[in-house]
Amino acid sequence: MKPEKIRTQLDRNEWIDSAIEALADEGLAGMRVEALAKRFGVTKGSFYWHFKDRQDLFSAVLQTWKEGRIRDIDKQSRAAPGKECDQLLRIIDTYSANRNRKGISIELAVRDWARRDAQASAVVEEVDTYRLESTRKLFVANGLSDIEAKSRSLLLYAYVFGQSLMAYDRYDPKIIDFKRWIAEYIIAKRAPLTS
Amino acid sequence: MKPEKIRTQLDRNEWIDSAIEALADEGLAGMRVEALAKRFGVTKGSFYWHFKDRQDLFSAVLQTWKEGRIRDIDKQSRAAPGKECDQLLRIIDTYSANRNRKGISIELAVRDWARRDAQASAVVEEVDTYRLESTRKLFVANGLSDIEAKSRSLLLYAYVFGQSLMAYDRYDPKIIDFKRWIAEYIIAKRAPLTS
DNA sequence: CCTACTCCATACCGTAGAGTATGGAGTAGC
DNA sequence: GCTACTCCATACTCTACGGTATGGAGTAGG
Repeated sequence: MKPEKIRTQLDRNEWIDSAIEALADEGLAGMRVEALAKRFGVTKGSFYWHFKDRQDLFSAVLQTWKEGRIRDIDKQSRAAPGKECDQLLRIIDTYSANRNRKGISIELAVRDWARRDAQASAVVEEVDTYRLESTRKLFVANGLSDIEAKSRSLLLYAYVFGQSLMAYDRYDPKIIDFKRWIAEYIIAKRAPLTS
Repeated sequence: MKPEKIRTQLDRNEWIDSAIEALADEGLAGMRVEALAKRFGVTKGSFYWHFKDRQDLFSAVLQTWKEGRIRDIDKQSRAAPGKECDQLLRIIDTYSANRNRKGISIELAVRDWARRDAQASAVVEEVDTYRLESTRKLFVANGLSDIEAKSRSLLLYAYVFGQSLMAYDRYDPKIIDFKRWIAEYIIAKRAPLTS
């Protein structure tokens, strides 16, 4: 019935996806109407058909990002009983890996955005709360007390985000070993302190 | 000889300081020539007397920031023997504290800047290397192995920077306790792992 | 066919901001 | 008191971008 269109009609979601690409590459300043239109080879006349204004796009981007994050978190938090450690390690690895560069770029761009925009800030807060709660449960299932589980959740996410905005390439070639050590240190059950 | 001038002549450093203020408040996009001029009640004619162009200001801002950071790190790393733990705790506290909001804002703005600018990236890399090396020595003086000292240094700074871009206010009112727990966990001498 | 609707192009306005050219007020040196 | 230098104002150009108004090509339905 519907033959594949050569020149696909654009819909809202394609604009949003493209905007998220631009956000990852150039930050908030990259989400310009005309710049996005150029990516599709159209003019902004198209944009203003699908969106009321630029703010409308911003809200849609934040909403789309939030929903995607929450889906990912839900997926990540499904751990087989007894396998919580593996799951936590996998989460750290996800945010540290090179294969997830784009996701991390978006993450950092949204967070920078959130520092000056209340709407973005609210979305980040939702996502962070959801993430912290998710890993908290994993730590609890792993036998930690509530306060310690919450603390470690905060440490885990602060570490992965912070690590992604540091420049440590020149620090030591064995960074990979340090990352491994840190991941295990954050997750490990440990004996009481000696001091 | 020199009576205090009512309308002080502007020099390069005042422009740079003001630009850093703008950078903290509005990010890279805040360092606009005319916007900065308005802060002083002058026009951009003055700016282009002191700077070749906008890029000239950017370079100067990065240089000034780098030198300031290195001075701070040198100051922080002077610990009385046996007091290394206190010094490490103080460092974490410095980056977590509300009284240092401005410094943290600059830190994050420069790091966001560094993601798209090679010059900024190089400066951040220098500063990070210097910081990591500084705390590494403190950990070594505290009796840790080299690999563990390097790992903990990375964890420490990644944590403080990451924590400053998360939104955890709604997570739990006892955040202060979690931060305390984390700081001690990062620094603490500990017994071997149980697992 | 005719109509109505969808999606985009074109042309336009207004504003912001980088950079330049030039002049002019003030000051220092001689 | 003349000159030269420093520092800034004014006025201009050029570009980029947000937003609007309008028309027009294509398509679906009757």
